[in-house]
Amino acid sequence: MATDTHRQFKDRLYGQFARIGKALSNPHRLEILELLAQSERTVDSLATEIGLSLANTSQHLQALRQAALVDSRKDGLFVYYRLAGAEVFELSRVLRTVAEGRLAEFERLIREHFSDRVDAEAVPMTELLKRARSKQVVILDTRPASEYIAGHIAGAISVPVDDLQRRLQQLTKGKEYVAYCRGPYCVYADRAVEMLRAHGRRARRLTDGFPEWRAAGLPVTNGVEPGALK
Amino acid sequence: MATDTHRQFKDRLYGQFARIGKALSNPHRLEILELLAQSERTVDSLATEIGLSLANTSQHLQALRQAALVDSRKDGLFVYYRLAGAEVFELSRVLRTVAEGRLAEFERLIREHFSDRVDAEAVPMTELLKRARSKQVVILDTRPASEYIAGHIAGAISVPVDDLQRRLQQLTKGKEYVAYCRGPYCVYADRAVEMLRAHGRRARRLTDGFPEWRAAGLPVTNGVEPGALK
DNA sequence: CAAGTAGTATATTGATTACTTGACTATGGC
DNA sequence: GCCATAGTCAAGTAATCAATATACTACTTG
Repeated sequence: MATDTHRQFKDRLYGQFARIGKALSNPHRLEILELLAQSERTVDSLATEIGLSLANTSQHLQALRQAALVDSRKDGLFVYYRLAGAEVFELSRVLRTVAEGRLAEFERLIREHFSDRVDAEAVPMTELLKRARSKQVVILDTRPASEYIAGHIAGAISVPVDDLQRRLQQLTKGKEYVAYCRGPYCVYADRAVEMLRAHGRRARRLTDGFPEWRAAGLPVTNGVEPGALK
Repeated sequence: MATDTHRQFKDRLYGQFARIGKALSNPHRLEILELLAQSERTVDSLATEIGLSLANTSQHLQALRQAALVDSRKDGLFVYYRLAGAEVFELSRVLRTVAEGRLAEFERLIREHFSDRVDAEAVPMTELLKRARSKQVVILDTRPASEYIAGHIAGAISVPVDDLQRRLQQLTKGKEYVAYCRGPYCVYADRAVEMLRAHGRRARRLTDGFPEWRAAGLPVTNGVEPGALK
């Protein structure tokens, strides 16, 4: 009967959609996707950063690959995984937006953890873009250097948050600093702002992170900036 | 140690995101979301349409509510569920887009099932919008009447695909017909176009469905159109 | 080619999920 | 107040999932 065929088709159709949903149903896999939105990474470096075993990380990556959300390339001993496309970041961003807007518990968690973050002071992307040409504004990329090299906001200099302390004297007091990192819930930029202010610098964080900036089609660069500090 | 606190925060953060992902990880729940994108519905009507038991459907709806993707209201004996917001449709649409773009198997399934659908002939929303003012173009809503009443493309008339046969003579040959339904993978519009053409009418389907039209901010109406056919 | 490292495959464990069944609650009609 | 209907709840079962441990492959380096 025709309705049977139709049901069968629908089951297969939604079964395909659910493959994507299943890939998004695990916290660790979502964290992996956020890390891969910064730059491609090896299995081992993902495992270390997230705090999972190598085997477990590899399995999660297989799951993501079966949902076609990530691709990989092999280079010598290492297997580098990357997001399969810009839509994949878009997907995880929309998921995040829904969580932000709808989950009361999420709201509470954020308020609790970022009680000291003055959100009103965060710089939106549009504002930074306008003021980026000013020589007074210095954009700081507080992520690990490898992520900076893989891609960063045009004109930003790399100051991984762990190096900030010993590089403070290079960041003179006359300037105004805007720090960014991996995304709105990444704490690197918050820590950097805190440290800079403690040493008398004017500093604010960018509301969003690098992936959001790139997704908005704003200017990005990769490699090392010509005039970068060392 | 500080890193422990940080790990704990991240686990809770991604745990929250994963609540949304988990809700999207089941084919039946995705089908429910698509139906609710058309109009609010009772548990029973969802169960019947999808072919699940009442209890099972109720449980899926609980799962969706815990992820804050749906809301409900009680009216007499009936409990009506609806999408919790426009972002929820946006989410399921992006998920669909990713599946379309990335899953080879999905591609195959669609080609197999819609082998006869001439995609080149489907009308994009922009084109329909432009031509909608012409008295020559008649827009047909082929979904069940209740969904039409809950909201439809401005100016469309309700012709549920099951009623089309007996209402054919009301649809004169001189006009040009554009049929739409629930979305790009809904077959109602295809069936309507097929039937109309078999009876000598000029007919094409809209590429997308009503939820996409509404999400694009294009003109919609609810209730019954003033000049509608009966 | 031996040794070491990065990553994958497989088996096993306990936890979670989907679904069924039957009991239960809430509402409205008679 | 009694019955029927819509929906939820709770318990049980089979299937799936996440994680571990262990064995294995692939590649590099000496």
